[in-house]
Amino acid sequence: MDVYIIEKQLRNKGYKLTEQRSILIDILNKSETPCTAQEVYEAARQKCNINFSTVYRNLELLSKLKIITSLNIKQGVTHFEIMGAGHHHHAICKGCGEVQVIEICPCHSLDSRMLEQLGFTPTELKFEIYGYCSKCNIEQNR
Amino acid sequence: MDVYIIEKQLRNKGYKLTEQRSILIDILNKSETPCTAQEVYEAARQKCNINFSTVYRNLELLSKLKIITSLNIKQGVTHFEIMGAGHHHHAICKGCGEVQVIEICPCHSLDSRMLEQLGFTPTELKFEIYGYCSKCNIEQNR
DNA sequence: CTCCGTTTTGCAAATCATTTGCATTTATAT
DNA sequence: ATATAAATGCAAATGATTTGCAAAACGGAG
Repeated sequence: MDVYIIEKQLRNKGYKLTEQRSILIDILNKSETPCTAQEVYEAARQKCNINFSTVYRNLELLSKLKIITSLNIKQGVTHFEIMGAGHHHHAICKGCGEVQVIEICPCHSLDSRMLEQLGFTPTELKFEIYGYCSKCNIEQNR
Repeated sequence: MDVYIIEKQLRNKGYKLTEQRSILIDILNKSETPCTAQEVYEAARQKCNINFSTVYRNLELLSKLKIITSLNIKQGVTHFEIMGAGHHHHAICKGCGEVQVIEICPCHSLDSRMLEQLGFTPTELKFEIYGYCSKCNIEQNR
């Protein structure tokens, strides 16, 4: 994903391109898996002076602009992920919490007429598989 | 769902059947949609003297025993739902937050070989559709 | 039916993620 | 270079959830 496009998009809408902001975007963009605010913050502070509230405010802004999405994968913490990295879903390990990106997608086979009958207009689908990753598979005895 | 079975299950495992506990089970059992701890607490205090920590401790216990499941449908709050009410998924309205139970299920068409290749052993699938319910559909302009 | 040991509860305080108010700093158009 | 709106840092607030501890309630044994 090209960060330049995102940055231009921000400027066009009148948002400023601060050092913190572009570092945050870069971190989210490079990450292979969804990040928590905590993780983004840890990574960002290595590169610049930054405050937690700045992280949160930017995550909110980027979500609003649909540059990133938030995921409620795990109770208590929100994960964030760059959009436009292609449509995909997640496999979440109940042992170590690792989040894998998976290409399996149920959306094709979705019968949208059933939703229409409910008067429901879908905008997003989330499909998550919980289980044990290869590492945790062995110690599944809990 | 028969509450008696759940209660027997608790006793068999050495847990006591307190007034609070059986009221909580009853509330969760009767609810058509997933509840938050807050909602369960509100409903329970109409019927008995109860404290928030009791609610949380019991929600945790019931989850551990797989009598209920927790859902991370909405950021910031956990929802709880009786299990064995049949396999189903949810449609969550982004307008009012209403959670509808839907019978659409992608699980049949899931190609589990793809997961095996990843060394991932699935235990649960979650499939959630976000969008706008019939009431909120009109004011979707936000 | 009462007593005892164990489990639960209530209460208050702690924790953790996230949000907010406000004064100060910074990015950008001119 | 300068003005100004937007963004940041800091500290304090909020809201959900958790925890320690003493008191109360459950369920089995006598």
